[in-house]
Amino acid sequence: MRKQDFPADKLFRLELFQDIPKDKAAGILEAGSIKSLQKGEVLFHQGNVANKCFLVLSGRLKLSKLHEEGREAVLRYIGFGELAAVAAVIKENQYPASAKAICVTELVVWNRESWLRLLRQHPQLAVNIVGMAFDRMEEIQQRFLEISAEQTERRIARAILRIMQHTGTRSDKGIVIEMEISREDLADFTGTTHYTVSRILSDWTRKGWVSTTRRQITVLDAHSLILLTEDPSV
Amino acid sequence: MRKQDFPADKLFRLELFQDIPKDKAAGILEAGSIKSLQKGEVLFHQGNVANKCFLVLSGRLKLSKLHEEGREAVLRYIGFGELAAVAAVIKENQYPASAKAICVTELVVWNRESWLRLLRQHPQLAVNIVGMAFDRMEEIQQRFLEISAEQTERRIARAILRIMQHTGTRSDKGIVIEMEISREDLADFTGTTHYTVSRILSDWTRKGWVSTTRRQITVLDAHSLILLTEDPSV
DNA sequence: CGACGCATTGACAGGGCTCAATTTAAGTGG
DNA sequence: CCACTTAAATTGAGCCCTGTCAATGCGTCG
Repeated sequence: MRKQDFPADKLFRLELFQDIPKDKAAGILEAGSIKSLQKGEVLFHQGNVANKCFLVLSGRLKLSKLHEEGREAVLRYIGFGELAAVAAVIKENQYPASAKAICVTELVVWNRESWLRLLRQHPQLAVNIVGMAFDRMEEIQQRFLEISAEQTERRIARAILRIMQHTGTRSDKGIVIEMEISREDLADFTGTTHYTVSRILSDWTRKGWVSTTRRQITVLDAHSLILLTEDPSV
Repeated sequence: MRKQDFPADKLFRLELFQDIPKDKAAGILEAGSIKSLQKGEVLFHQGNVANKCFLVLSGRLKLSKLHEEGREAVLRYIGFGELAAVAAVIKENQYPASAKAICVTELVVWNRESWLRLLRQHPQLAVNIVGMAFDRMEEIQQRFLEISAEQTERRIARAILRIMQHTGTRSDKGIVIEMEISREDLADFTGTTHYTVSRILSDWTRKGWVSTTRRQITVLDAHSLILLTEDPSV
């Protein structure tokens, strides 16, 4: 992809560029370079010093933290228009998470120096980033509450609905989750094991709520899943 | 407390004021007003629109999210020099958490208008806030990993060590955690129940690792607790 | 076609939650 | 200062959810 191929009309409407004139936003984009990742490729490893930050143009990253004994917690999935590793660059910290492409993914990359310069040149950029950071914070706090307070089945229902809202597409058979996600990924996202995820999805399949193939999930009855997340008695 | 009573020397060394000249920092403080809370008093309720933000001068707040069915998850405790409700003010969002004073607490309060004006006047302030937000984010992400991957006893050990580092004071009998914290609070902090916390603290008391009175904990053998958080076999 | 990774399912055990009953400590008001 | 009230903490019994382990099935790709 060349820079001219930016889907400019979509990009300039991002929260990142809110209240920033188009020409300035274009300058911000110009300051970065383009990078492509293959499916499964690692963008950065947890513990490495963060000297770059990223904007996803297409594809998707999985941001996760690794636990000593092999376990992994998925913090979030990062799709079009979202940033990765922003704040760490400002703090010159080690970045405390790993990012891996779950499909072919294209990014804008800025190095630390240009990023800091951009922030100084465009104060509104810093304000927008605070806003985006707040959204991330709210999301992880909400999931922290859920994992503290709720049973596994409900958490899995929430996870599927959440992912569905981001990447689901209607088809005649139901809402297909385009993004490839394994049982293991779902388990790491909800703080359980792939055994439990498998059991619950099998159960839902028997009930006709979802249908699954190898790494794809189709939601047939979203309403039942929503009930599951709402009904206190379940 | 009057504004003149600010412990200026300590305040101006806060991360909030990093790379901001003293006179400007003083101006920022001047733009806010002082508020006092009694123990147990609620500063703001989850769901209310955030039109103020806060800096803790003394005392401590408990920031938590409430779950429909009565459960509560403690997101963090907010002590001297830390901010509350900052980002929500920028986004004009409802604030998604509640804050309650756990002891007599004094704060600086800014309303939204002055806060936004300050951010525009002092771009470095925005940068510092991004940095602070990043620290909060890292902390909650770490705890998200722990609650996903670790057993209850280890999480409780981590919680006590963490709180000890913030508010512990040495005495001849061990490290006393000054901050009053009930079993219930610890349970809400670690995503378990006060029954389990009580059982584990009793166990540690039998082992001579801690001693507890009603709402106070003294750590007698921090090393054993640290081992508990590190040893994979436990 | 074989090999590998992902997914499923059963059996089993145990950690931790729930419920219930006490005990202990801290206020409170006479 | 003591009885009384109330909230916090402790402890036991029981059980259920869910993690662990093991075996098998199934898709995909070289």
